[in-house]
Amino acid sequence: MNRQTNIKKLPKTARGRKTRDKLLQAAEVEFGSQGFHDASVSGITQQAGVALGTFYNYFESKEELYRALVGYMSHRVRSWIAERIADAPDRISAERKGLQAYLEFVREHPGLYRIIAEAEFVANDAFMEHYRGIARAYTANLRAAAERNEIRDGDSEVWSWAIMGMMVFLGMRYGEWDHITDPAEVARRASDLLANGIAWKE
Amino acid sequence: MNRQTNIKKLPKTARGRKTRDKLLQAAEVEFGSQGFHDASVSGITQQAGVALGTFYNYFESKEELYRALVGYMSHRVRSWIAERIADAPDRISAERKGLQAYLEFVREHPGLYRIIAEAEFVANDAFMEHYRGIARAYTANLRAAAERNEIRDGDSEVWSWAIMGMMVFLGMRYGEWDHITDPAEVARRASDLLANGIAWKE
DNA sequence: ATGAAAAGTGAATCAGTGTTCATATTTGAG
DNA sequence: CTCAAATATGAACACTGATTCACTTTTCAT
Repeated sequence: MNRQTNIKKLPKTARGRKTRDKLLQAAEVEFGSQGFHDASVSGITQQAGVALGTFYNYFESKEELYRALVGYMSHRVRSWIAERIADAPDRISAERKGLQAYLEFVREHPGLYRIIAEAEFVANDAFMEHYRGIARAYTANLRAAAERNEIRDGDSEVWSWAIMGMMVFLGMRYGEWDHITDPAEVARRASDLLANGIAWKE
Repeated sequence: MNRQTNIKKLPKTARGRKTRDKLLQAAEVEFGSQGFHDASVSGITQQAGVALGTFYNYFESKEELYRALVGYMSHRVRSWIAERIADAPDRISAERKGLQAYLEFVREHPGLYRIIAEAEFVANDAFMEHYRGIARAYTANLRAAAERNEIRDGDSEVWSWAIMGMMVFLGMRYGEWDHITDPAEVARRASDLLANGIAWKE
């Protein structure tokens, strides 16, 4: 049930680690293109070039594989973005660069985006942990930026979830569905909204 | 394939209309609690109190039923919110009231929220139409409000998608997962963010 | 080198369910 | 009232794919 369960099955030899990895990579392709229910375990083992039975040496079930995959991809998006905002001079630049990086990531990995979204129904605990983890980091970043007076004070948790929602939906609209609009431009306009709000000033 | 297909199957007698309606209502319960794949057509017909074969007099497939259901529920959320923001004096109040109404809706209809989200994978066209429809209306509202100088000018389409994302994620976090935090309070804090942004002023 | 543990194999099992169809019943216009 | 059209029925069909298992092959610590 919990994350520790699969430790029982962690491979103990080099060959085992390699095989488990091949299965994960194949799962990324299969789940990403077919979705959870239409992807088949046998399809995944074929793609990985191993026998059907081998699968169950590494994962208790199709679902547990999905869970593992979500963790893997969650990690990838987060580090992708983290790398690209590391040099941002302030929080608002970080938001703009972060969104742009996210849009680019979605365009390059449409399958990965889909997998995380579908996790809400297939591996809800992994899904919740994905967003909760991001929200925790976000909340901390917003608080720190508020201390530095880069942004004003507010309910950091509500703000975190609101900003995540913005990013996910802009990713869907301008990353997944639309490959033409310039990500930098979208990021600029969204970060203007985020920084200044919609209210008429003065 | 398209929305017109089911016209072929629209019932022609009073009994037929009643039966179709029972099936839709049963589907709402079953899909809402089990999800698309775990809900069964036979479960739906049982819940509706009709024979299995009857189902196929009204819907070509389980999937077509889902599509019809998404349209039905999309309509319900939108009118629920529309009713509750009708008396808002300006756009920013409308945003706050709209979010609060959405949170309340999600709390009262957790199944309906789930159905729309899962539609992304089960009936993608219906899913896209749901959000595109909302985005169109949103964009028009934002433009009109900008003309009245209630809000400033900006890229209304990007803003629409950003705001929808905020609402959906806040609905997930404070409507679906958390039934305790006061929706009015969340709405107030989020609409402050939306109105004024996060930037440090002065 | 060697043998116990680890990893690999794929045919067979098993369970579920979406859809069809031949037939029975009900409806409502004329 | 009558009968053709509409609706209802549920057993049978068709197909899929997750998981198991008895067995073979490979690895690696000793």
